[in-house]
Order: sequence, then structure tokens, then C-alpha cells
Amino acid sequence: MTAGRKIDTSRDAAILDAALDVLAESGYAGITVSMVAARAKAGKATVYRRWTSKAQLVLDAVGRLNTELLDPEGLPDTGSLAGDLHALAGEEGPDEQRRLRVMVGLMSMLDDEEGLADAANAAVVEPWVAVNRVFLMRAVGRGEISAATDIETLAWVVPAMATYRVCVQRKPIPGRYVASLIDTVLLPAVGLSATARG
Amino acid sequence: MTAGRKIDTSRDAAILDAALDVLAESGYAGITVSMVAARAKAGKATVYRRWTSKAQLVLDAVGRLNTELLDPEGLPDTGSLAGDLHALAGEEGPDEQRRLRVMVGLMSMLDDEEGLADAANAAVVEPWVAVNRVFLMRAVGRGEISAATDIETLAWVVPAMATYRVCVQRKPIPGRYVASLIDTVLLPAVGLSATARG
Amino acid sequence: MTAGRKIDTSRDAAILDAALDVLAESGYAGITVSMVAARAKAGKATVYRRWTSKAQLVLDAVGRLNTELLDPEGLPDTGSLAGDLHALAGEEGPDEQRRLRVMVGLMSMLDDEEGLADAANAAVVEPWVAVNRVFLMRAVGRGEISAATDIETLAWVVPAMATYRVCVQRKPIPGRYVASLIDTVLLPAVGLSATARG
Amino acid sequence: MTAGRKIDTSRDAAILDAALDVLAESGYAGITVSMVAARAKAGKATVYRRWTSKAQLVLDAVGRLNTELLDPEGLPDTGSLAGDLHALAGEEGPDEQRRLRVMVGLMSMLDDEEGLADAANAAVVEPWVAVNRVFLMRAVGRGEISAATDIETLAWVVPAMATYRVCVQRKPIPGRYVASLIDTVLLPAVGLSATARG
DNA sequence: CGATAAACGAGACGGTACGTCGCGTCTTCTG
DNA sequence: CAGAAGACGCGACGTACCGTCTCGTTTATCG
Repeated sequence: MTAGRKIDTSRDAAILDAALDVLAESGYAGITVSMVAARAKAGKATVYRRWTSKAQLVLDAVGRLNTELLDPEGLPDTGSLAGDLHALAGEEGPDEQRRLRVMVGLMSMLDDEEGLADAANAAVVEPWVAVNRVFLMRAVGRGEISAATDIETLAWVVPAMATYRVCVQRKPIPGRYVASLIDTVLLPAVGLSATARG
Repeated sequence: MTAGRKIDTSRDAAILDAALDVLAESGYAGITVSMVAARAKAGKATVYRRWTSKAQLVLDAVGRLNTELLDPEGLPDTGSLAGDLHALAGEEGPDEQRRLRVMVGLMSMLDDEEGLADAANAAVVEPWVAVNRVFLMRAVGRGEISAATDIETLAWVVPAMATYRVCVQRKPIPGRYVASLIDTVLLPAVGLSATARG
Repeated sequence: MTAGRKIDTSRDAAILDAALDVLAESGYAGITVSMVAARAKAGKATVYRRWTSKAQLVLDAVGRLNTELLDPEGLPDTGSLAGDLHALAGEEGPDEQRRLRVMVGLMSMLDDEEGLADAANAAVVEPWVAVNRVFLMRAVGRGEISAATDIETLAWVVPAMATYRVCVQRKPIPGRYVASLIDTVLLPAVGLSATARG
Repeated sequence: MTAGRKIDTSRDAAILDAALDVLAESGYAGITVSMVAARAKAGKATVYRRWTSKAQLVLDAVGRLNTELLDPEGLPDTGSLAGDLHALAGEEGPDEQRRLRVMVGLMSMLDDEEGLADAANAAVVEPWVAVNRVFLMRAVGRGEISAATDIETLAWVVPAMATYRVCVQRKPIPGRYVASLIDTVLLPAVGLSATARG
């Protein structure tokens, strides 16, 4: 019964992409909703019809970025924990540099609203943790590591340190960095030698 | 070239303390320079004479908070790495709750200005890392752990994970949390059993 | 290139009126743009979108006040110069007290910006001078006064003295004051007796 | 009995002169107490030890300017009202241009404090009025003009119009302007022809 | 196919914090 | 102790951005 024009869902992507561009250039504090709208050739009302605040918009943008990156489908399965971890660490998307710059800008918004921090965490880092969790459980299943291993804690080690480096220290993550964390911290912590990878 | 009135350095402390109060109550976004100045019974000009922006002020306040906390003098020396680490982890100042709430509010400002992130990192987390570095070097000296240990990386493990928990996950750090990181991640990673502590 | 929301011209009047209220109560120095905006239930940006400074705003407000007051239409025409002048002097609008208080506050702003004084003069006193000019020219036309009369100068006599009294001496203008200037100064200066009025 | 350094009265003149310089350059609103003090190579406290506010300082400066100009001693006495008036009008001090620019800046301060307008009026214009009053009373004494003349009002005519021109219209007063007011307005208003001057 | 109702780009709106600057006072040091 | 220098508490200035609302235009669905 209700007539009227439908929401043009193609605008969503344009706005999110504009938000990521601006976020990568200026960080969260440097963003203006007007800037994002202008770059997407959209009006501010079109933005606020979709997201209730600047924080929600940016969060959604960043979340989408990471969800694309760490697709739970098609995880590598090399037969050893070290192999799995390094296989994933070796994958770098083509937009890796932009992704890093975007994450740098993420921290600035987390106290804007109640519950936003949880959402940000879930969207940005949790996928990576989930993958590690899978790898660790497989290793337990294979008997490669102890069944008493504190998977919950250890799955967070590498994502936490990498994110910390990017977000707080503001340093880039060179290709070898994640691999070095795996070898230096994670594998020893579960009782494996770094050289054990096949 | 007579001097004129000197900067009243006692105002610095009053303003920094007011900033920490407000930061703990409302977070960085909830702070107003006018609020901080009013609580310190100072004028805004007195604040801006000392710090060039709200971000610089808050950073300095937080930095001082942590520097006081982790005094390099009088580090515990229990004779074992596990003992040293747990001795430090067990110390909780009376202001621990305020310190945590303050750090939660810190992230919002890091992209406000060039170089601010570095300064924040140095002021807030680096002291803790430095202490861990000392503990690890002592352990190497004692032959407790391998001389090949990557001290630089491992000294960051616990501070990075704890800070990450507070700043990104926005969860409090219960008394046992740091101890559990030490036992689950750090000690195994250097080849020690968690039960090795005296 | 569609337009966007139009300037709401009804806000202009509300803001100008609020400015006059505040000006009458507190004088120019006592005005705050925030006060004016708040009284008009407007934001400061809405004020600054229309006027570039506090001075421009107040000037416009005062100008409008006087333009309304001295409508060039419907001037009295009694047949004699004295009659015309006194007819106008006798008219006091209901807002006369506010108008005087407003003019008292006007002087404080005239050197704020280049050209502001000219504009203020044109808006506030010139209308009154224009009316006197008409009266004097009529009198010349009737042969009531000499064709050699220096109309330009004489039209300014009473407005200048009255404005001077209000703005510099800060005394109110009692009902008889203007009439007394007409009789004591202007009419004798054009060669007419004060008693000549019909 | 009171020891200590005496107030250095020579600083007064330096400060007043600096105030007039700055006032002539920038008008009252453009003045800063710090600017005046700096130009006089004085400290702000030295200024505030002598005058209670910026307004009082400027008022005093302007007042002194005019008091010097219109010294009640040595008034011309030519034997006719027209002669007296024109003799005075012909005198122009060497600093006439500065004096005019200073008066232009005067209006801006009159509503800063209660009673300041009266003081300003007394200091700046009243001396001139007093002189005119003397001239008019002499003329009454000589029988040159009617004893019924409203001296109080007429003594103000030329000062009011000249000051108004300078302060409100912001136009300079050319050499002939005051003379023309005398001939066109004042002399006719007291029943004398402009050509009556000796 | 024409009416209509909602979404669109644009940008003005009421608010509020920013960082600057001036006032009049207070403090330090020099002569 | 007066004076130069300048920091102090206070508060207004004019700017910028938030999230909302109002324009006039475009576009999809309903009658």
C-alpha cells in the first residue's frame, strides 16, 4: 500500500567507501560527516537515514573491511598449527596499506557510545581470533598440543599484539612481523618449537 | 630584560589532576577544557599557556599517572623471573580503578596530532615494558632462560595484551588477569613452566 | 545544482528584535552574541551566517528601528514650517523609550569596522534629516523663508543636537526638548519667529 | 615616615601620550591596555595604579587634550559676538588632525561605566561651551543681543554640531566648517546677520 | 499512464566546544 | 617600595561540527 521511492542500496557502498577513504587520510577525529557525504556525492540526510551517528557509520565501514579480509570459508589446512598460522599470516590483501591506516583511525571513537567498543571489537579483531581458535582446536584434536591449552587466551595473543602495534604504537606491520610473533610468542607458549613448521 | 611573573608550577599539578578526574568520569570525548579549568579553579588561558591542545593536556596527565605508578626504583627482585613478574603484578595502587578508567578514555585522542601516538605510547606503556625488559635480562643473566630469547618482543607481550583489553575491549583487568597472562603466555613462551615460581 | 534549504528569513526579524531588546537593556558593551542568539532561540551560526560581526548585527537592528519610525510617506503638511516641524516632533511612537535606550548603546561600536560609521549615520539620523529637508524646501517654495537658506546645514541642526544629547550627554529627550530646539534655534536661524506657528 | 620610592609622575604624561597615539591610530575598540603600556615602556600595573580602567585612562587623555586647547585664559575679546566667535574658530592648534582622530575614537567607551558619559562630556565639549557662554553673556551685556536669549541652549549649538560631525558622521572639520556654522546657524538664531562681524 | 509518496543532493537550523584574546589583578624580580 | 614584565581568573569572540529539518527534484510503485 505504501508507495514511494525505495532506499537506493547502492548508496550504502559508496558512502562506506568514502568513509574509509577519509578515515585512512585523516583518522577518526579528522572526519566530518559532511566530508564523507560530499565525497560520496550524497547528502547528510542520506547518511543519517542509514546510520544513527558518525561512530556507527565508521564502525560499519571498518567492520566490513575486516569481514571481507578474514573470510571463515576457505581457511588453509596444512596439517600443522605452525603451517596453518603462517599460511594465514602470509596472505596480504591488496588493500593492506589502506586497511592499516583505517585501523589506526579506529581507536578514536570507542567511547562515544555505550556498547560501541564491543561492536568494534567484534567486527575488527574477533574474526581473526576466531580463525586462530579454529587452528588451535584442530591442533588439540590432532594431539599436536596439550588438551589443557588455554585456547581462549592464546587465540588472542597475536591479534592483540598486532592490533596494539598498529593502533597504539602507530607502526606499520611489516610482512615478517606477524610471522615473528607466531614463532617467538605463540608457538613457544603452546609448547611447540618455532622450527616445527613444515 | 627583567623577567616578569613566573609560571606558577603548582597550577600544572592542579590542572592535570582535574583533567584526570574529569577523564575518569566522562572519557576523552566528554571532557571540556572549560570543565577542566573550572575544576582546577584556573582560566582557560592558563591551560593553553601550558598545553597547545586538549589532546596534549590529557596525554600529559595520563603520562604522569603511569610514571608515578611504575617507579624504576625499588623493583622487586625475588630471584626468579616468575617471582619478579608476579610480584609486580600483585601490586595494585589505591588509584588502580581510576587509572583503568583513565586509560579507557585515552584512545580517543591519538590521531589528533602528529607524533601524539608515539608520546602516548612512551608515557603510558613503555614504563611497564621497561620493567619487564629488566626482569628478562636478569633471567638471562642468571641462566634461567636462553640467551637467545627475543627480549624486545617478549617484554611487550603482557603490557600489549593488558592494554589492548582495557583500551579496545573495554573490559576491566581483574586482579588475576595479568597473573594469568604471565602464566599462560609469557612464561611458557620463554620455556618456563607456570608452576616454576617460588 | 539544486539549491538546498533556503535561508529562513523569518529568523532575521527574530534575531534583530532580540538584539534590540538586549541592546536596550544592557548597551552595546553588555551584549553577547550568545545572549542574542539564545533570546531569539537561534544558534550562533545562524547569526553569523547573516552578519559578519556583532557590530554589523547591532547596526542593522538599529537601522531597521529608525527606518520604521520615520516613514517618508504620510509626512504632516500643515502649511507652515513651524507647524510641520512641531507636528513631527509631537509624534512619539509607543516604542520611543526603547528607541532612545537603543541609540544610547549605539555609539560604542562605530570604530569597529571600516565604513560602519557611515552606515550607522545613514540608518539612524539621515531619515530625520531627510524629513527636515523636505519641510525646509516646502517653506522655500511657499516663500516662507529665503531661497538663499542653507538647507543642507539647517536640516541637520535639530537631529544633530538631539542625537548629541542622547549619545554623548546621555540625557533623555523630554517631550518638550525637540520643540524647544525648533523654537530656540532652527526657526530663528531661518528668520522666523518661534511664535509664528499656526 | 613612609619610606619607599615615590610615584614617578613623569610616567603619567608618557602613558597619556601613548594612549592618544594608539587611540588616533586604532580607535577605542582597537586599543589594548597592554599596547598603551608597551608603547609608553610601562607595565600594566603602572597604568592601573593611576587609572581604574581603560575607559578612565582614555577619558583622561582626551580631556587633557581639550583642556590644553581651550584655555579659559586669554579669550579673544573683539567687541562683537561674531568677532569673538570667529576669532576662536580661526585658532587651530598644530595637533588638530590628531585631536580629530582622537575624538573619533571617543564615543566607543561611553557606556562602559556609570557616569562616564558625564565626565567625558565635561572634559571634551564643556570647555568649548563655556567659552561660548562667556561670549554670549558679553553680547547680552553689550546689548548686542536680546537679554531674553536662551544662552544655555545656544552655547551648545556649534559644539554639538561639530562634535556630532566628527564623532557620528566621522567627517573631518575643514577650516571653514565651524565658521559656517556660526554664520548659518548661531548668529541668525540670536538675531544677528552673519555679515555683522567686524 | 498519471498521481503520489518517499528518497535523494543540498544546505540551513539549534546547539556546543574549540582555541584566541582582552580585561583588570597579582606576583616576581630589578633599580 | 615603585616600576617593567608578564602570568593569573574570567569570559566573549568567531569558527567548526554534530545530528535534525526543510527545500526542490527524482524515481519507483499504485490506482
